[in-house]
Amino acid sequence: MTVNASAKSSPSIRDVAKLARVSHQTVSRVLNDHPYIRPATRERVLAAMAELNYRPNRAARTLATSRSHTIGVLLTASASHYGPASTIAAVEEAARDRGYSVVLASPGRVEVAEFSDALDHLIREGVDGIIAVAPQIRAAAAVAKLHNPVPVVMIQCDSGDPRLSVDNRVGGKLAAEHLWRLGHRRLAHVSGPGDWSEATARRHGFEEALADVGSGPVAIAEGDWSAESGYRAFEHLRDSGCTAVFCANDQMALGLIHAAHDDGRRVPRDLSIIGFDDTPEAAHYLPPLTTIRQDFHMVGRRAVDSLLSALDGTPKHGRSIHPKLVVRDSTSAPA
Amino acid sequence: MTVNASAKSSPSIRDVAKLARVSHQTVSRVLNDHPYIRPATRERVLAAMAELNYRPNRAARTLATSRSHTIGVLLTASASHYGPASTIAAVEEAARDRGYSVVLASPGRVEVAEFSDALDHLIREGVDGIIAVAPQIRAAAAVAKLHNPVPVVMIQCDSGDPRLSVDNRVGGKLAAEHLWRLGHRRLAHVSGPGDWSEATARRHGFEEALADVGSGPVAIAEGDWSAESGYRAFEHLRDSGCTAVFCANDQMALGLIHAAHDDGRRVPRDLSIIGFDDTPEAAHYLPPLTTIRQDFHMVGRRAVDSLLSALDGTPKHGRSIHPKLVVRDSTSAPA
DNA sequence: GTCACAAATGTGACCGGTCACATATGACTT
DNA sequence: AAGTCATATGTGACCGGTCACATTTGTGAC
Repeated sequence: MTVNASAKSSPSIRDVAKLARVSHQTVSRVLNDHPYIRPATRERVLAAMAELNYRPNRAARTLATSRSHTIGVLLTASASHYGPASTIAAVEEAARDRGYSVVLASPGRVEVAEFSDALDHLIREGVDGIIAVAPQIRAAAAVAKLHNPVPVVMIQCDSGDPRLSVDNRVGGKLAAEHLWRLGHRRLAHVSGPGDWSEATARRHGFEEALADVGSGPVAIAEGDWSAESGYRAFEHLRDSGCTAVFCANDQMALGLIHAAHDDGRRVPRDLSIIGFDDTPEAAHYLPPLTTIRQDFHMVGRRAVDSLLSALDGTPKHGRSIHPKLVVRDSTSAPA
Repeated sequence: MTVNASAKSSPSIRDVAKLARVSHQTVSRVLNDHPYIRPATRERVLAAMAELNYRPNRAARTLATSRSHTIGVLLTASASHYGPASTIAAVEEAARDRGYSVVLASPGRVEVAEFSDALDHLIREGVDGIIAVAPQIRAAAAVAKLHNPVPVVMIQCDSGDPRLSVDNRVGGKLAAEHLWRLGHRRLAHVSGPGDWSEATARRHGFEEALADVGSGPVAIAEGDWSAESGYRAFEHLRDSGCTAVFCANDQMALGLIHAAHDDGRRVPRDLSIIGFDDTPEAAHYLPPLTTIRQDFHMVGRRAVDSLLSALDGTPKHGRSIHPKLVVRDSTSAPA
């Protein structure tokens, strides 16, 4: 008397084969949509699968094919920032559509060591490819240096591939042009951290646009993306005589508005402020924030496309993603 | 003439064994810190591993042990909300510390079908356990109904386990008590969506605290967590004669402040407003927001603890997580 | 009738670990 | 010297898929 196999762990391809009275290989073929299966046979196999509640074992397939159908996402400490969070949601969705799973790794701090640990973790995990949300220049460099056994796509780091990142330079330009057109001539900037490529791209775009009209920023303060740092940045701008400020993200703009307010200046009457990102809250700041909108969701989808096509060897093309100016009440003509 | 194995794919445990002149099993023992390995032997094996740049193959181990050392995280559409985003970062960190990987699945919409798809995806993936960030009551019910072959821990859904969720009821109480103590007697509430358990818990805590002093809310409006919905909620409160409002999260509080301002009311002079969460931006709203702080990070760590101990069969205990009142400028005594 | 060839299915090895079990070595009794 | 036991290592099967190859069946051409 043998113990019923189904009483033990989950059924295997052989159990299904036995029930459908075919060979295990035929079951495998049904599983993989191979041609040359008689419809009647396929039916029998499918029925057997259903009856046994069969679920293919990913590990076994991975072992045999050495393709895990898994992509790793490397996420820096900024996980709770609005941008990255919405990007990875898009990544997961796009990946699952294509039959891929997403495994996560988030290095605690922005240290090269932590970074390579996290990468290593993903590679050990057997991912087929990696999407690195590596907005810090150092981080991107670290990733690029480690020569990885799998393809790596870097996003939010102005990686050179214009499809994979909102064009931050253009965004900076839009901000400068908007303020200039309103009549402002003394413009300041609160930038993101110097080692974030998005921050430098936004800044450069801003400076270039000013240079084009023969001007330049009267002051630049560096923040760390947080509202708190935007608040503190005001110190550095107070005596610059600026009438308008471009903040590299919405949170810092919020902090700056707060500081300006504490200093007795009204926005936009005494000081125009423009942000970047267009977070869902920006429309409800006081005053509602003029900002540059970017499409994080698109970035995530594009990243998956790009990675999977690198895996399949079928290169894909697409246009770069342009940010958009959204005018609200925090900017106006100077008094 | 045989092709050098190293030229092909990555080295296996047998390659290491050959180089170290031991059996493959000995290598396996070194890998798993088994006792009864002579130090000299261990050295030789480790050296061989280093030389070959050996990396254990997770799929093979998973296949042999039927433990994937992977936990799935089920994340609802709310991924870009501040809370969930910081929670999963904590989950990943805690999991990696324990040698587990995290795979993600985020159902696009809050539909039972999408939910069970996502769960199924994770189970197929071979996860050892699942952490479901399932704040919607419907979602939680859906997860609970599907009888899963692996343990599932639900967080942010007041699952009954007080260790795994900030005590939202207490948070609601704190808000009510703060406003009452300031002298407010006509209190309103902007709640989260009715089918989120956190929303109802906050609301109930608020109502209970008022009932304790023989009162009750003069108006309740339901929002969807967004600042936009907070703005719209003002409509429903305008004529209630309320002097203070408890908003179920900071974003809605922001929207409400905006609406109040548009209606010519000053905060807190004409209307006190208190939020919930203490997002990093809340301190920089105008006025800076009084709110209830909760520790998302802790929730994430606890969830992993709880899941892994369920897997190991070693139950863990811990105190429930209490939220904290943070007083800023958006609340004051009524005029 | 048989040969050729496509369609449909079966056979056993293999991926890279772990498991259960067998075996070899040394130290310590008796 | 033989027996016992802990220590240290080796052997081959196995997990559940896929792969390369072999085999059987059906169909039309000659």
